[in-house]
Amino acid sequence: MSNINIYTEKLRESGLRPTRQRLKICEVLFSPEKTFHFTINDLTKIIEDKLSEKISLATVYNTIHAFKKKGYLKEISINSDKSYFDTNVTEHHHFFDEDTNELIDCSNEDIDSVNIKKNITGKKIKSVEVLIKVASDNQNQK
Amino acid sequence: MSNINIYTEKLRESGLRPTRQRLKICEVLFSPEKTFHFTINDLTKIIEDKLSEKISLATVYNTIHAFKKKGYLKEISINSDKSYFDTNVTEHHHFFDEDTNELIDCSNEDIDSVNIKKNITGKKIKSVEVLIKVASDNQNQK
DNA sequence: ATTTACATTAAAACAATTCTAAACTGTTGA
DNA sequence: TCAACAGTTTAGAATTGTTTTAATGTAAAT
Repeated sequence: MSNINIYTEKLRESGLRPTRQRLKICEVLFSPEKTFHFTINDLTKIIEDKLSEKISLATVYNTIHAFKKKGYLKEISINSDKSYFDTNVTEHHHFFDEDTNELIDCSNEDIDSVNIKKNITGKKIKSVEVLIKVASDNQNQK
Repeated sequence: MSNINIYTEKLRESGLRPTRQRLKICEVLFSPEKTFHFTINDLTKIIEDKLSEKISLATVYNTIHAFKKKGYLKEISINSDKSYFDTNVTEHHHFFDEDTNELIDCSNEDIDSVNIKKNITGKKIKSVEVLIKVASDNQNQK
C-alpha cells in the first residue's frame, strides 16, 4: 500500500477527509523512520517549508487533535508553556533537558516498570508517564 | 517562632521583602496543616476572599515564582492548560483525575521507586515525576 | 453536474502569563 | 526630619498558545 493510501486511511479512521493540507501533515508526521517530538509551531514551520505555502494554524490544530484522539499521536505534559506531541505512541517515558528544552525518549528498557500499589476507587488507570527533568550539573533546579 | 516570622524568613530567603500582600500569600500557602495543590487563579481567589480586597495577579505570579525557584513550592506538569503548584515539596507523585481535573497525591509508599538505568551524558537528574492519569471505567482515554 | 457536508482560511476571541510604567512604601542616611 | 533610593504594587497592555468564527472553497454522494 502506498504511503498516500496509508495516510488517507489514517485520516478517515480519525474522522477526517484526506485533503492536500492534511496529507502533507501526514507526510511530515508519519513518513520519517524515527519517531519524533514536536510542537504545533514546529510542525507548521516544517509543513510550510515543504509546501512552500502557508497552512492555517487552525487546520494543523484540528488535524493534530483528531490524531491524538484516535491514538496516532501522544501529547506529553512537560510544562504549561506549550503542548508537545510525540509520534511514538508506544508506552515509554521521557527525559526533558531543561537547558535546551529538548525532549528525549526513555525506552522501557531504560527504566524499571512503575508499580502502583494504590488505586482510586471507581477509576481506571489511563496512562502512567514518567518525566525525568535533567540539566547541566552546575545549573540550579528550574 | 511565630508564623509571621517564619513567613518573613521564607520571603527573605527567596529574595523578597515581607509585604502585606506577600505575607497573606504565605498564610494561605503555609499555614494549612495539609499540603495542597492550586493554580494561580485558585490562590488569587482565596487571598481575595481572606483579604477582602484585590491583589494584583502580577504580585501573585512574582511571589509564586520566587518560592518555586527557592524550592518552597513545586510545579506539576499535567497539561498545557495552566500551571498547577504543590505545597508538598517532598518527593512524591500524582494521580490526575481526568473526569474532575483533580490532582491527588501518590505517596512514595504507594509506588515502587522509579529506577532509571540510562542517563544523559553531562546532565544531572533534577526531578523524576510520575503522573498517573485516571478516569471512570467507561470513559475514553483523553 | 448538483448538492451537501465537511475543510480551509484569516482574523477575531480567548485564556494564561509576563511586562510596563506609574504610583507607592519602607529604609537609610544626611 | 526628610530627601533619596531600592524595591513593590497595581492596572492595564502586551505576548503567547490555542480555539472559535464566519466566509469561502472542496471532496464526495447522488
